[in-house]
Amino acid sequence: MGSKERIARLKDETRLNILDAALDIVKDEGWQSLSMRKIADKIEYTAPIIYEYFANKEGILLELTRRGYIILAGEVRTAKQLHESPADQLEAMWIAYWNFAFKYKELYRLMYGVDMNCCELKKSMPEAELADDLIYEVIEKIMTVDNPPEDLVCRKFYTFWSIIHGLISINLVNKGRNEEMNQRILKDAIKGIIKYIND
Amino acid sequence: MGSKERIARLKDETRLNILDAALDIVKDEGWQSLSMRKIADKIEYTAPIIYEYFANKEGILLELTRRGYIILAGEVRTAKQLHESPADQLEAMWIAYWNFAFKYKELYRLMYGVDMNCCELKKSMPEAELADDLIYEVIEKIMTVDNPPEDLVCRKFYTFWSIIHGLISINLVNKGRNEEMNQRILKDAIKGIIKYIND
DNA sequence: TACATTTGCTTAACGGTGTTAAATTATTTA
DNA sequence: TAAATAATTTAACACCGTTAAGCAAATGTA
Repeated sequence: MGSKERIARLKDETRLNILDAALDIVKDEGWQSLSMRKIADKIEYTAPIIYEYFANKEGILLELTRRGYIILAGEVRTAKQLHESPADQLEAMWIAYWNFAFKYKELYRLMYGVDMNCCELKKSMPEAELADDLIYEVIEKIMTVDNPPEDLVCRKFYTFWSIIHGLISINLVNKGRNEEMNQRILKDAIKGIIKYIND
Repeated sequence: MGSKERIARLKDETRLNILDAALDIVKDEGWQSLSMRKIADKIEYTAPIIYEYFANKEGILLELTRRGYIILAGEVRTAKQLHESPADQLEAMWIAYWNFAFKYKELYRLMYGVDMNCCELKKSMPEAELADDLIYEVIEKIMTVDNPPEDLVCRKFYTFWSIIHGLISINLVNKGRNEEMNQRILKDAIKGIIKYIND
């Protein structure tokens, strides 16, 4: 009977509806306030039927993560295809990566574990800049230019911070990896950027 | 009466106990499973007592964050003091930053919003490497060495990834900042690393 | 058509969460 | 000793993820 297929198609559709509803809620209210009951509300069912489509809440997150990786790969691939030389390709691919992160903020957060519990109040925390200021100061001293413009120092600082914070984050979420390689990347990067500071 | 001070001292002590208990729980079970009742259990009180010392759960997290920043600043400062030349200082300071992140993993996670909801299952997700592989491939092609050793390519890849992921993370948690500066940092970094790829 | 079975979905419930208000106990003051 | 105040707990609310039981409609079978 064809009705079997029709029903199967409907089931697939509600599966998609669940994922879409979840993403919608997250876009509006953030990952913290995503709940099974809210998803159920949005798809006009009650919470328990979600468990017919996903093992649990984590199952939904996992599927969204998976889709995120697939979208990302797609964008990186098309970026590559638009160029010929490997250098141009590489640049375009990383820019595609960057753009993906902001086009699909919520997915990126989920994929790479970037999330802030309490963000607003953290801006009014003077202690947050203590270490930054110390480093800032030294960067200024290193620069051979006299009175380097503020935004130049700022850019150098952010470049440093990005690479080190990035390396740390990757290690914190992926647990360990290769300790020796990390040290080499870290030291290489620091030396490299210090040299590049007066480019 | 001196008892006033004694009582005040006791109150300060339980305040510290609350913070310590929270951190202990997080060290053992992660941020996700930190609860007011667990903290209360650990300090041998009931949950509502905590609200005499902190406005709410976020208040506890905020105070721990604050302490994290203070510790970090301390470690960076002493690292600086151990060297004379600004270049040596800068290197030592970033290494201190790095070491802080791993010595106080939980605090770092809290301070910079690095947390993974579902980490174990994510390892067995082949889609997670689709984009990585594409980029890997191109990096290999760029390298002038014939048959570059695996771990060298890997290091280059991680260097790229770190700086871009770091920059993205910082922007995702700090919301925006300077869009134009970001683009410059991004492009500079990419160009710089591509050049540095064949150092 | 009449009955039995399966399916789709909901209601109810369990143990957990953050948080608040009321009740209770202990301590200090008069 | 009685009254007032402080310290602490119990009870409750609304929410959470999740599971089991119940119900009602659709389906299969005689």
